[in-house]
Amino acid sequence: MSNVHRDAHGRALTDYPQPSVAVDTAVLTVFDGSLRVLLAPSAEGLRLPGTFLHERERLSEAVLRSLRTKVGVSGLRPKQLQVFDDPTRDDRGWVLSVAYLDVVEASRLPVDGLFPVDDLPPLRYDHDHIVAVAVESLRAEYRSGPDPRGLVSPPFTMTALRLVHEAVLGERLQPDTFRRSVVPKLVATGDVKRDGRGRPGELYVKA
Amino acid sequence: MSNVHRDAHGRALTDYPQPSVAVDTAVLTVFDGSLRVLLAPSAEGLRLPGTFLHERERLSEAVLRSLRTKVGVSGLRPKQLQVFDDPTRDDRGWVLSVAYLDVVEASRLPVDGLFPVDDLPPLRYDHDHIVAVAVESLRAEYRSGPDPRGLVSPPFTMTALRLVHEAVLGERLQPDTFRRSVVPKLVATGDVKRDGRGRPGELYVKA
DNA sequence: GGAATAGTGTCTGTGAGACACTATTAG
DNA sequence: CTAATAGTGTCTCACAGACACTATTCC
Repeated sequence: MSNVHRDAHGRALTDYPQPSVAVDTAVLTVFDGSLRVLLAPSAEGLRLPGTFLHERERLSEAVLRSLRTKVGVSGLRPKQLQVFDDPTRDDRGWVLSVAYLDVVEASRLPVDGLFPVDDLPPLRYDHDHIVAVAVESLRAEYRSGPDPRGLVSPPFTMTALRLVHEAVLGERLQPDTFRRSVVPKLVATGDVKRDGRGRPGELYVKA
Repeated sequence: MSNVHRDAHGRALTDYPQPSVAVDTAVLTVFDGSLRVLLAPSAEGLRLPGTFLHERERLSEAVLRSLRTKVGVSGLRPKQLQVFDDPTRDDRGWVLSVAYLDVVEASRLPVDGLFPVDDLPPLRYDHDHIVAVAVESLRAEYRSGPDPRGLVSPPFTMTALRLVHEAVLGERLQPDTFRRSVVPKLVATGDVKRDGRGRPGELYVKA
């Protein structure tokens, strides 16, 4: 006797072939003025941190677990990108990879694992493709408002905020246009930052 | 002796637990002036057409196969939405579902399977959630340009085009504003459509 | 002519983008 | 003072939105 549910063809779930399912995460950050991705060494070259899914585990849980155990980082808000399903993408067998994006402050990441996204070394599997999708997704987020992923610790000056946006987007922004586009979504603390020459900048936090 | 690849822990791929993987597709169309989704009967109520993945099959292939065999429709351009991974979403066991959106002209679909997306009956699993995500995705597509999914067969009048956009978006559009927003992306054929009272409308095709 | 449908002229408001200007600090 | 950085005034351009008008057809 069995509790296994059988479908209209009399087949149980496990009568269908089951792929291995992995999660692979592009951890992006801004370091030294440029957008970078965290890569991990593996037997056959660099790769994104990832893991196979555990039994009945949520995908986002697997992402956080893999970041914790493989790179010693507590991830924040994994965002699902898409499934990569090329049957030949992994030479070990039939493996689907669910790609994720997460964003972590550079200070919490190992510096020697950070590579500029515009100048990547060769990666295992289709991980270069995952990085490209993750970068485009993050850039879209940063076009929609001020520092949506919290890469700048508040309170921050307008210049600090703009420099992070420039690093993420990979392009220069006009200071005046940028200011006017974000000011309505910020609140001034009233304090100023004096740390060198020139007029001190006002400090803001997100509204 | 074995050709099976083993990882750093000495485990083969199949030593990791493997979920069942299904695809479920929201087939959307415009019928009778409203946006509708194609539902299929099942033992326990209505559901989206879907299937389990076959061995080494591409997800988009599984989508097209399920539409062919379950509802007798040749799908067009399946677009991947996201993975639904709640471990309790399927009472038969551990099943991941990759949700897809496809769009098909209503004339090629069985009329009695079409349900307005704003007034859905109860659905199996989390399929109501998939429909909501699919509808939002399609609406975003239709906000970006004229009939990106080809629901109107060319050549078409401006009014026919606008009515389809209104049905997809679920809201009325101003005829003049709509015209000016799409005309740069269309080319006039020079022909006109005379089919009733009033000034005949010019016929367009997509640029 | 009148009703119906198609299409345009034009005004308003909004917002991006850019240039030039003013403001406040260190040295 | 000068150099450097922060912030604003203001002009232009493009475009969404809306109202009112003109245009072409059927009856």
